[in-house]
Amino acid sequence: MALLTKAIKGTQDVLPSKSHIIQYIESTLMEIAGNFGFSEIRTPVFEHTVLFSRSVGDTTDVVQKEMYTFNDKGGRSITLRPEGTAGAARAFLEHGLFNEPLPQKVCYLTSCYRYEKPQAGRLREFHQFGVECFGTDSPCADAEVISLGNRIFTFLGIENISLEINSIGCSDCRKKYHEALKSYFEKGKDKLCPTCLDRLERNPMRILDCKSPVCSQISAEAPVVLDYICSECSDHFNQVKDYLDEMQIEYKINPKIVRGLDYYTRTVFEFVSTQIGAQGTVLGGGRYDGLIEELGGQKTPSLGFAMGLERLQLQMEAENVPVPEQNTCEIYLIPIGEKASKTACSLALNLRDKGIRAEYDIVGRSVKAQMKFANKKGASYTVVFGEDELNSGNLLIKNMDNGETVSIRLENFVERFYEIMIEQATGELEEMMNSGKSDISNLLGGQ
RNA sequence: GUGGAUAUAGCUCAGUUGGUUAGAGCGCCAGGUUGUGGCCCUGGAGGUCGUCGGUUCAAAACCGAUUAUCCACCCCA
Repeated sequence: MALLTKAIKGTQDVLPSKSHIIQYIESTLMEIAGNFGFSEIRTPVFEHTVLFSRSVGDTTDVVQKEMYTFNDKGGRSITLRPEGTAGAARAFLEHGLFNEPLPQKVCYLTSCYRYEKPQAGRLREFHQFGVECFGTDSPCADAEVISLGNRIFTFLGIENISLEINSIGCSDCRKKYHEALKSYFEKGKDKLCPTCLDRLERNPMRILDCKSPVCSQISAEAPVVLDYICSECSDHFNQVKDYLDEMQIEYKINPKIVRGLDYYTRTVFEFVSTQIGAQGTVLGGGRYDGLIEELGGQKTPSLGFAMGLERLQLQMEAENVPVPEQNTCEIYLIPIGEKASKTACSLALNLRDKGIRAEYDIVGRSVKAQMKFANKKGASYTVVFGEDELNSGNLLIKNMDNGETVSIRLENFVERFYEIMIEQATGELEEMMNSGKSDISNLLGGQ
């Protein structure tokens, strides 16, 4: 088939048979964030380019080679957001949210855009869930945000993801650490790979992250950030750990976590998987105590995280995490003849008024074909009716699971069917309670 | 941007050392006696074999280029 065009490289369609999964994930995330006191913020997909170059950082890969930047017809340089924090921070400042009681806790679901070569867990258009907590430097906030991330995974039933934390200190600590690193790597300079040689000047911390065998061997003995952070930063980090211990959240200290965005300070963390390919960071975040000032505001210590929804979904698939089933048709009406067909369309409307998912044939198929169709749709009930039934007023609804039929009068069809659906639902609820699987979260998740 | 693998029907894939009209399973549509699904049976639709060029009497197959997809590097969520 010669298609005119296909979806753009690195983009994905969510098809009707799968959309319930992402709907479930998104509503669950927002629900949990709300539970933690975060409110949704929505910001535009595009911003002035300078917002990102300033906050994410001029020298980062994201800004240097991955942004979708263009001039609009008025000659303004515009960029599709490569991440969510900058926009939220801009809105926080622009609308004076710093005058509201602090901290301001916001969350969002957004699409993000980065011009990269696609691979497993990496797309050019991808989706993030993120939270930001503006206006607190307390380690308690760090722990709360991390615990929110942790809560998400446990709530969804994901087990094989581990939390790694680190502190990269404040800007003073980092200056000292960079120097220490530089002088350390200078010694093995001739053995480093070309990219790391470049990093040595620009950002020596990145060398720690290099996967080339030689570089990682050299960096094994390299100075560790935690030995170079000042006493304030060190205290802060220790307290974060204490809070996490108090909440019984397991973590591993990974001194090699180096976030690639310039705004991070002090606490940084990642929730990592080994099951979804090379891009294993499902959730990443940290503190950015200097960002708000960088954007022209007053000093406002803050922090947040972002989670890759496609990666989250990959992980859920890898672990076979159960997801509530897609809503299916509750009753499929099968009219015979024109008169019945007209009755069907108004009857369906009345059922829908009651919140019942009702459908009927709109292509003119035979009764048999309609039954097949209803079956494939997963309809719970069908009802076939023509002249005879309309005259007698008795309609026979058929339970598609067991084939049993029940007669319902036409004049109170909607009310009776509604009652049947309620009975069925309470039956399922009792069954769930008796089976010991009852958890309020399952019920909520099923909505 | 660099590297590796792959490209045949809507999906998953066969297709011998180049040789008639390119196949299967699943899915889709229609039948299997008046108006009842799932199982089974029958039939049908659907492919310029990713694209362009080359070798050859002959190419889905061999060669070259190009594009796309997947995976990895880089970097991030």
